[in-house]
Amino acid sequence: MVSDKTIARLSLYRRLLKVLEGEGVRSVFSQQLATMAGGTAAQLRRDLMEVGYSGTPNNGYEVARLADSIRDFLDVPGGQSVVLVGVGNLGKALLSYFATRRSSLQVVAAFDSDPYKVNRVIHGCRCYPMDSLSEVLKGQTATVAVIAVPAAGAQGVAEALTRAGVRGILNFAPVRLRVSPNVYVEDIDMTVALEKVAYFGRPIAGRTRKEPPA
Amino acid sequence: MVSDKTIARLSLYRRLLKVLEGEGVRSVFSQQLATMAGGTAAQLRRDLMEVGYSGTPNNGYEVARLADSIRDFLDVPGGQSVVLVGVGNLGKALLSYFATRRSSLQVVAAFDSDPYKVNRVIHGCRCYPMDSLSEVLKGQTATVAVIAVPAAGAQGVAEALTRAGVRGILNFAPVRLRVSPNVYVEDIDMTVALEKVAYFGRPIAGRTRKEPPA
DNA sequence: GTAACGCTGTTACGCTTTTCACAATCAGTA
DNA sequence: TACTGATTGTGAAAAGCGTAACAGCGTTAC
Ligand SMILES: NC(=O)c1ccc[n+]([C@@H]2O[C@H](COP(=O)([O-])OP(=O)(O)OC[C@H]3O[C@@H](n4cnc5c(N)ncnc54)[C@H](O)[C@@H]3O)[C@@H](O)[C@H]2O)c1
Ligand SMILES: NC(=O)c1ccc[n+]([C@@H]2O[C@H](COP(=O)([O-])OP(=O)(O)OC[C@H]3O[C@@H](n4cnc5c(N)ncnc54)[C@H](O)[C@@H]3O)[C@@H](O)[C@H]2O)c1
Repeated sequence: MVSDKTIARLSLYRRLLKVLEGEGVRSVFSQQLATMAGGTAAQLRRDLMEVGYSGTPNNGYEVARLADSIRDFLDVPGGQSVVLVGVGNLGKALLSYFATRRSSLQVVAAFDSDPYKVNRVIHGCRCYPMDSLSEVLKGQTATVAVIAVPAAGAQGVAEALTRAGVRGILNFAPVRLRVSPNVYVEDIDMTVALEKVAYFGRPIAGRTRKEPPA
Repeated sequence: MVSDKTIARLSLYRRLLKVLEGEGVRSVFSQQLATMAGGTAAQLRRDLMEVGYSGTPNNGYEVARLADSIRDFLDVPGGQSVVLVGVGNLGKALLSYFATRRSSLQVVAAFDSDPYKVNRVIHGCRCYPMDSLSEVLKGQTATVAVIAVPAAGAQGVAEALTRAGVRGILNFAPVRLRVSPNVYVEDIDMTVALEKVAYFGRPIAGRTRKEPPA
């Protein structure tokens, strides 16, 4: 079983490779790519062991082929559909960002309990009422969801999502979700992140540390 | 030196304690609090060793006093000022969220390069032009900053912030910032987070893992 | 009063993740 | 061809982190 830290870095490597590809770079050394990713060359090579693509000594990695290998490793062939629940301040920002991106992940639907938002199209994505969640998800076979509702509603939304077959949840609400163990939950807790930054960046002493992997 | 993982959990514990306090709960056992935080009792007790507050056997922890102890440990006495750079879709959502919160961290100013946003007040926070950054920061002695500008501008903004004395940066741009080693940077990379969820939540096999600490 | 119970603080252990180090490999060169 | 110099893949060591276990202590029951 491959570590989730490695998965996160592979995703980052791929994005950096795409940038290099756009710049016309053909090949790259582990040292260069690792520096861009904020890691070490050894770690990058170790991560790449998982995907099975081998570079050549003295030539490094072929940018396009390595990006393809990571894609084959990370993405599911037909792509995956993503749904967003909670079209508030944060939800709208997320839609504006992810709706435009072209990738294997595609945001296909948004949901909100507010009747004023239902049936509107926001950043190219239609907003459905909550009670149509299971119906819409069945049609889309979405396995990934983003939760951007207030804390009070998050647990209920998570349960509805898992009932509808969602297997992975990106949760922005400041609550730890109680879900079945075969559902993967990733929390993004901005308040905690900001307090961490404040602690290590505090003015007085606060001996600084190396930036940890996000 | 205390681990950044521990700092993150302490911040989470404190938030949970505040909820309990609001519910009128007087004391709590490590087992209960740990479950709320998504961790184990042993880990919670280990974390609490750092803050120096001791519970009593058979009575657990006094909610209010433990919260105070964590506050004394995490916060700097006079509070800390936070500035936000980049008042776009995400920046506005962040302002709406953090500007209202009452805590030791207070968002005192926002900055943007867009002249249409400058001098407007957004969610109670005034937006300044970029060239007044060092001046405003000197007056506020802000040590913490949030970067929510597009990737292309992030490195330049980070350099301007560090020149102005910022010691901690919460970075939402999908770029690894190159900064002086005595500046703490925390990256929140939502694209990577979403791809991680997609990977572990992929429909076919994907044996699921325990949720890792965010 | 005292024995039994339950929870905490802390030390020791084990696992996960990162780093180190080096043999194997390949291009260039004379 | 044989040699040099640089880079990769990977086993082994190190570090970091979480988990388990247990001694100590306060509380309760009788
Ligand atoms: N910058 C930010 O906005 C920010 C930062 C950190 C954390 N968060 C967290 O993200 C979440 C959303 O924040 P926000 O600022 O967008 O809030 P918001 O109030 O602007 O939006 C919440 C949206 O969710 C909808 N909603 C509420 N309950 C629902 C339910 N049970 N089912 C479906 N939809 C429901 C509301 O109609 C609203 O549109 C919150 O949990 C918040 O704590 C937000
Ligand atoms: N949901 C999201 O919006 C989302 C999700 C993931 C990542 N991000 C990242 O967050 C950042 C901001 O996203 P956004 O959606 O708010 O973008 P946006 O385009 O809506 O807003 C960017 C803002 O930054 C300002 N700006 C641009 N260059 C600047 C500079 N050099 N100095 C100061 N201000 C500058 C612009 O005027 C604009 O107001 C981006 O790096 C994006 O990749 C956003």
